Amino acid sequence: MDKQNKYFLSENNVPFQEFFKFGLSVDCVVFGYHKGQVSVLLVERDAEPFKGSWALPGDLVNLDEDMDEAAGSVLRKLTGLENIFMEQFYSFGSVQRHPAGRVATVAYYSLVNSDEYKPKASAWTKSIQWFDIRSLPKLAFDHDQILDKGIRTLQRRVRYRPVGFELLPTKFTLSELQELYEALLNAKFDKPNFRKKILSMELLRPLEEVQENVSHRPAKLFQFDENRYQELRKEGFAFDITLKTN
Amino acid sequence: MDKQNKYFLSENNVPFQEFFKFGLSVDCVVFGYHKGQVSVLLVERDAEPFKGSWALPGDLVNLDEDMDEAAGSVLRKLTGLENIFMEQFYSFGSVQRHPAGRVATVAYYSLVNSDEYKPKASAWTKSIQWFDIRSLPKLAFDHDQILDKGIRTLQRRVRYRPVGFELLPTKFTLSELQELYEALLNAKFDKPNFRKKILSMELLRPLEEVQENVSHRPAKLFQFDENRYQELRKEGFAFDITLKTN
DNA sequence: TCAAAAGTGTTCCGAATACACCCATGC
DNA sequence: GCATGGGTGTATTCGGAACACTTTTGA
Repeated sequence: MDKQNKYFLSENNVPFQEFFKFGLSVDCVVFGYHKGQVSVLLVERDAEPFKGSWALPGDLVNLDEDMDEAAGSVLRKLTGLENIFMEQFYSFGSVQRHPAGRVATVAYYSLVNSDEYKPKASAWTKSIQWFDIRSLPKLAFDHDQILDKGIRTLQRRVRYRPVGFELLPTKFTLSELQELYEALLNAKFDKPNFRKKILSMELLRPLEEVQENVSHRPAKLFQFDENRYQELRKEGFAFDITLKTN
Repeated sequence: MDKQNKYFLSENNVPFQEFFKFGLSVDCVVFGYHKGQVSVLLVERDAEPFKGSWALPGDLVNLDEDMDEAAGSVLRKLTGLENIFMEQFYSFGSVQRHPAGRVATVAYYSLVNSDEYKPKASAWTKSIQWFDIRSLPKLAFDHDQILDKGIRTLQRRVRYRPVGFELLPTKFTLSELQELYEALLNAKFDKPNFRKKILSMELLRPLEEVQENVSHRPAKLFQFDENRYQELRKEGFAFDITLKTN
């Protein structure tokens, strides 16, 4: 205590240990996308408090664990997902946000191509499920607020950074890309203009392959070119798909 | 403990209390602006660790204090500033970022019209001082990293939200505004084009007043119209001052 | 041949750029 | 008058918007 007290000489005479009584958690807004629908992965809690309620996947951080690391662990343990795009977006720290004590939480969002991924419950979750972001249940804690902020953050970032591609399979058609943006931003774009805009950036590598088993002219497949993006960024290029919505 | 254990049934069998051993702090990047110079307020620490080093103003959060509230308090206690624009931007939580124990920190930035404000040291700070953001000292803890992220965040946000005005006096000339943006973004703009762009948004209310005691044609004074901005926002207007840099 | 979606081209319009020029003030 | 910044006008360019059109496939 003496050793510690010399570290924090704050005005108020609160003993040092009083400060080290916070819980720290990470919560994750996992976005998925499939055929025009943007969804979010929620878990059904099998523990108090809010047992039986839906909540964002999240957990307390261990003392010997970096925060970013913890975020990855949560995802792996609660959803089985690994090596997924993840980014911190906001932290929530009001006094009464957790009934069991003072817990601050750092929120991350991650992007998954939900096509193949079939979630499965684990540990202290009764079940786990995708929810369309247009019809969400009431959530535990302040997770409604966190999720809301997560959605807004994604909608903003997706316009200025090429993160949307994380929600698609590696190979995709331009129409699929357009549908994705329309779903994310809840808008409609003009097809020719969308194509021109996205192609003019020269971030998509056209493949030799085309769609198969479609009863119409098969579409060319494209792939996002990460290297190209990094190059352009160095030259001051700014990704931007602001287009007029119909 | 029994009561508490039912709240967190996580996979690992770490006792519940082990999770409530975090310190939580807030750190604040206070931006100031004066005559073409963007600066940041730093304090010289008068306590271990890093006694004598420059650091961002920050402090541990009290258990009964909301995080946002704490951010405001820090500013008031360490700098005397009150009712200042403040926004959270990122959190830092690696295990070893604080030598005294596990402390996660939530970073805020705030914007001050530094013209009149003369900082004065207080509490556990030896001194407090403005530093031009182009020549910064090495900082304590991971504050270099926090400050760097703060600067980048401001540079991004200032282009898409009318926050820059917080750095100017209530009444300002268009040239002053342009200089501010040029300093923030480290760029040069074409004067006629800058004016047209900013005036076309109709966010500035022209006043009847003009500059005084200048040995050239006196400039008109303007004022940012917050109400007008809120109106426009509802109609879908997006603030944007992306201009070609000369 | 028809439906369905892929994919292209062209005109129009507005906003950003580049740049020349005029205006008001103090000294 | 002239230096100094304030302030304006305009031709040009470029990119987004609107919209009509052609192409390729399966059935």
